Amino acid sequence: MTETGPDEAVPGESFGGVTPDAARRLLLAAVEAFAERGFHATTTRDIASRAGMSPAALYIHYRTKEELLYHISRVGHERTVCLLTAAEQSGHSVTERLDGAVRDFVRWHAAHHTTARVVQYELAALGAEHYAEIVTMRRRTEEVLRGLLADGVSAGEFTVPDIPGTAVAVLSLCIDVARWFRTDGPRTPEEIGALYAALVLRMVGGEPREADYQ
Amino acid sequence: MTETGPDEAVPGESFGGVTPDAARRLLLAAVEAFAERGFHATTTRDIASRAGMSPAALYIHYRTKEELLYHISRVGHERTVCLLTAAEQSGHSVTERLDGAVRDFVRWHAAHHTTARVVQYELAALGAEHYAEIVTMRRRTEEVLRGLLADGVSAGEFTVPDIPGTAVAVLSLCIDVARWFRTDGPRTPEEIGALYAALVLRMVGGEPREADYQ
DNA sequence: ACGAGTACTAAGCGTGCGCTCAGCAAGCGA
DNA sequence: TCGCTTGCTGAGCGCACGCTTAGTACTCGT
Repeated sequence: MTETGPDEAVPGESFGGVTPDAARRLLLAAVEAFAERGFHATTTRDIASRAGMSPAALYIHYRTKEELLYHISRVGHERTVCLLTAAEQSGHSVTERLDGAVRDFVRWHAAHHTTARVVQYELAALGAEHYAEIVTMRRRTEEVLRGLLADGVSAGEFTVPDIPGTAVAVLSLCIDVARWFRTDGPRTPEEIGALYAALVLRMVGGEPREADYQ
Repeated sequence: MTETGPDEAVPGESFGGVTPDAARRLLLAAVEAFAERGFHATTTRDIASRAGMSPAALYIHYRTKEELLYHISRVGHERTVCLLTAAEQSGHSVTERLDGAVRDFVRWHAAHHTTARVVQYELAALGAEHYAEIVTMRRRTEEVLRGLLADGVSAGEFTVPDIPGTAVAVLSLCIDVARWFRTDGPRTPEEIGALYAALVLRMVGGEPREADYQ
């Protein structure tokens, strides 16, 4: 489990299972290029040359440039939904569950900020059908968070007058980490995860564990 | 002052001073198109036809497509810096100043979400020189917010262990409103401004005015 | 040894892009 | 009345894009 290193040392962690090797290399090259320039400003020639191949090689493994984006988006969304549901189903108090959810979610967005940037900010370039599928997964993400907030209110641990609005705000906060995070910045993904978990617990009127929030 | 209406009723409010008329129409058309599809997916033909003109007309008023984006970005950033500094210099308590700053900033990003989306999320498409200029204005925004947090801590009204980190988080929260806000959604820009102001006051360990936080 | 299948490349097709240019109609001072 | 300026259009240049096609080297079962 090297996924929490200070750098994006294992950028393909989520794509490790993709075969054949050339298909994975193309996927990683696309992530890099899309994150750097955006989908529409990236050329298929750029992706192929980053993967050390000719432009035509791309079309052996993927039918279109959009399909590459779709694969990246799907794997990324599966990963984030997975992170959140895991935190939701861990057996501690609601405060600890929300703390863990935000911490892991933010840490992933920082550690894999290149992938996360594509996953979170290039949605609009998807085709209509793929877009609809991804939006469904995003709704699931929001539902998990709303459920956590509602549980916290029921348990008397949180005070949240507007649960849907607060859920959107919390997701905004966490997702946006992918936009501004730089590997050479002053904070590690762990530190940002801890900071954001504390901030979110304050937002929901919980009791932050001040030990973590120096 | 109709800028706070429920819809983006005055989308060109910030561009009202632009002359001649055709230049303003092109600017508004570009805002619409960039917000909808993104800079790179927008064609100059699209912009021109939205403004009711031929493609060549664009180049009478602007030297390149990028210059259109630069104008939009500049005016938008000037407006947001202006909003923040106005709130910073109002004469009330730090709590009220931060409350007002977040409220106005968020309200603008919701009410003018089309412009704000371009201003906040299409930066990467700017040329190197224009980009550098805009980044300077964004640094100013961050400084104002950091100043407010520091003042609040000095005055004993806030508890903020990590001022730079919290400032980034607050800005993320507010800016991201432009990404998800829909005019036909359940909330008005005022309501979102009030909700976010309350959430931010909680984040900084202040005393939210619960009357506003319904 | 050899034919089939796989993974790839060199070359390039057709399209639509950003942008240009010659020309025209309207407004206007002299 | 005339020539100059302003604001615009129709046509289109040159280029780079997404993607295709024909062909090649290599692997492998038999």
